[in-house]
Amino acid sequence: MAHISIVDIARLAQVSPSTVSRALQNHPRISPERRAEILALAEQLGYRPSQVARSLVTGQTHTIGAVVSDVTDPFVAEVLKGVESAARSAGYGLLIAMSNRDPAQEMTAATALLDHQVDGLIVISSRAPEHYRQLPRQRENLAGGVAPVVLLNHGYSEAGVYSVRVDNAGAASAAVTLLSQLGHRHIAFVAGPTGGQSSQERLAGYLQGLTANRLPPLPELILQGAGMLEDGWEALAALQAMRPRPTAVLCYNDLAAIGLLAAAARAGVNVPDALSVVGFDNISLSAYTIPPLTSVEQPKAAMGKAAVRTCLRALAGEPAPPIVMSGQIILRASTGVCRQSDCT
Amino acid sequence: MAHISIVDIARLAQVSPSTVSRALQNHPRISPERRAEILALAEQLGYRPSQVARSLVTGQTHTIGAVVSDVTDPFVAEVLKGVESAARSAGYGLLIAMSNRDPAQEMTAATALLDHQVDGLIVISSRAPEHYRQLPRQRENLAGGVAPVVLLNHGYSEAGVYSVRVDNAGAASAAVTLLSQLGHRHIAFVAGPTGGQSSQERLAGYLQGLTANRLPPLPELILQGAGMLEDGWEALAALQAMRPRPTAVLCYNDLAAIGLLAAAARAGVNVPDALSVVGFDNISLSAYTIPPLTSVEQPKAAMGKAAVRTCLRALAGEPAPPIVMSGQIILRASTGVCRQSDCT
DNA sequence: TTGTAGGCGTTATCAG
DNA sequence: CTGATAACGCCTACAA
Repeated sequence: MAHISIVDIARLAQVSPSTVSRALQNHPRISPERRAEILALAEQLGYRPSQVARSLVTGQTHTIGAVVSDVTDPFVAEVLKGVESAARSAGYGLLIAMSNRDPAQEMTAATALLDHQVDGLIVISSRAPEHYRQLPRQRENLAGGVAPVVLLNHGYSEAGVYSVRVDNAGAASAAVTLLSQLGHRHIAFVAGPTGGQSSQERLAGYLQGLTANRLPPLPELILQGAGMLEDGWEALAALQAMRPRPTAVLCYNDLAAIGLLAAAARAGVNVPDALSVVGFDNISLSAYTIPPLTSVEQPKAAMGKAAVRTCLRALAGEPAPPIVMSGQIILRASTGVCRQSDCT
Repeated sequence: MAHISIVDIARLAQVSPSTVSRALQNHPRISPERRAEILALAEQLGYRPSQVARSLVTGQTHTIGAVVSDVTDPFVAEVLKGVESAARSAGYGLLIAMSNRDPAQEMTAATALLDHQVDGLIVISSRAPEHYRQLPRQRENLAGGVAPVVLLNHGYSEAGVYSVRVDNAGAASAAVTLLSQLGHRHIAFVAGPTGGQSSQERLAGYLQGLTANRLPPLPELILQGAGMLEDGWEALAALQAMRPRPTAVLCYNDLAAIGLLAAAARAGVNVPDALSVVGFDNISLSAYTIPPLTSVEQPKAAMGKAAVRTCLRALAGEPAPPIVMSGQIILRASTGVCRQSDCT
């Protein structure tokens, strides 16, 4: 009697297993007293239904899978926190797998999750959304339908693929406008990982912001990066070598911005006096950098929760339109008016 | 024909389902050609075994659960990364649930995971290890055994409860010794969450370090905290108000240290000249703070992997002794020789 | 080496 | 409202 089951309860309650099953799932057609009696018995016996057996017949595992690039990235972690909370309060378990920012590993991870028969998939920062087109089609979940895929921060559109994202371009553009209004005319950009859609969108927004403010979009102002601490750190030297030297820089994310701040401090470059720095994501650490970092806030936990809602909606067969949230600039001390001679 | 199954393959291959089953799991007693033929067919049909059905009969879900205090904590995230990688490469899925640092939620989370029938549990930074004594006993997994619980950074000892941790006391003590050798005589401590075992151990190590270096362990030098950015931030004022004023401070973790660094910069307190700061965890950000933070490195990913190994070992019925890893001080610029008049 | 039959714990479809 | 009975997909004695 390893695990007490529904038939054990049935025996003790002098009823059939089906009755117990019905009592347990609040089935309408069962007499209140019977149900109460059975529920009490189950409670007292410490009965826990076998999700596995249930899944086998219902075709649903009540788990959703999350493919994340890297839990170690604060942005990802905060989104994941929202996902976990929403999933669990909806009675769903959360299975995670990491892609380490690699498209191939991303598919491996997704496949592993699908093999564990998650009901749906949430992908945080996909690098290979095209592949999901094939994946779920050949892998059907137990209910016989394809597992819905919710892309977070990716606008890929396809049947069975949903999306929740932030208006990256708009926010990046707004950040450039802010800098322009502070008098900056030479604004550099530390780009994100090539292949990431949010990278492209933020870059596009940066360029849009420049032209909107009548500033020339110069290719040499764009530095490569991958959204990591090191990228910002390394960007400083390049920034310093430019002529004219940029007085402001927008970073793909806060991590890069923090790396840049560290390099600036090390090199004796005063922020914001000699260089204004703007990040993106507004991770919690950004309020504690030196100086505190101006950043674009993304509703990270809300995005995670929205992704779960979208996923559950899709699972229920309800329409689940793409969600686009908007970023908001949080002004802190890393940005200031331009002090250089050639500023407006 | 929602999902292609073992009997579909059997029909097409003109064999019985059991033969297919055997071929799929590399059973010894099956002719090579049959196996090859079946494997090819399965491959070509895109067959994926139903983990659910398999679990129902084998009693194992091939998933392990992780209860984490908060994925947003960099230390936790890095450990989790190790856990995920080890779990997945062992063919295990990883189910996570957050406790938000609350003992009650921790048990809810653990229960949710156990309800999803994870084979084992890994708890990162437990606040209520006593409860696991009861939990797994009443909840047995499908195999009829209790699910092993691996406590990370907690030395609770009990049958069925395993542990992987770092020598917190030793490392904290070593950190104090380092500060003492730099000439500091008034060393404060920003404590971690009450209720966490690592908090207690680090505090104990701090006290041991003081006495080992013939410094008086004064209660007023110990500040409350919970291992978050705000705690370090708020600690500064208290530190400044002390007489004699401490010239060095050891923090429960890097997050608190980073908050302290921010507050110091804001208040014009030079680090390390006026105040030396030491963190704990050596999260990746700590190399990029201003100044870079001296910290106690913990082998975070390795601890995560060790936890998985321990869990699998327990699952296999093999002995899985407690693992204690050691920390190592990473010297950076946030610590320096004491410059005050009353230093040695 | 291969096939047959039974069962894992639950839900669901029928009758009663 | 309740009780048999048949799946769900797979594994595993046991038999051939």
